Amino acid sequence: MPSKNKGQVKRDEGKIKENRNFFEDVFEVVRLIPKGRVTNYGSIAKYLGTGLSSRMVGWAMNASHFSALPVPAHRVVNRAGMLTGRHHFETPEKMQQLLEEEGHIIKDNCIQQFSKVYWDPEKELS
DNA sequence: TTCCTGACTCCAG
DNA sequence: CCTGGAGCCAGGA
Repeated sequence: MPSKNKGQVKRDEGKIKENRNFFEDVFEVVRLIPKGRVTNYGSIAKYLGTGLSSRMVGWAMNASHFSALPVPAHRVVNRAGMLTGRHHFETPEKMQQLLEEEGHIIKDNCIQQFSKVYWDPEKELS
């Protein structure tokens, strides 16, 4: 198909194959996050390849509910340590509750001392 | 098929 | 310092 489909073809080839691996890889990395530690979307995306956006990591988290194995999605927050995804849990308080049970201090939806509990996959899984 | 939205992040003003 | 816009990829209407 001529010019019109060009962009789309390129997009399809670029993803689908990697897409499945991408989701599974995200789940796997998230499961490797130690209890009491947290990381952010961007780091995971970067660890898996900068070609993918951090938005996709969030999208993968949304799909994590369909995963057979448990995925500690509450250990993934945005770069500022803010619990931006709490509304996607069973209850908005669930994410904060889980984190507090692991020893974190949450204030105004932000993890205090975020830099101290931050877990960098690129660094830890090197 | 096109348009819109989203659990993000970076950069400019 | 804070705010807004653009880039990003995938999925749903």
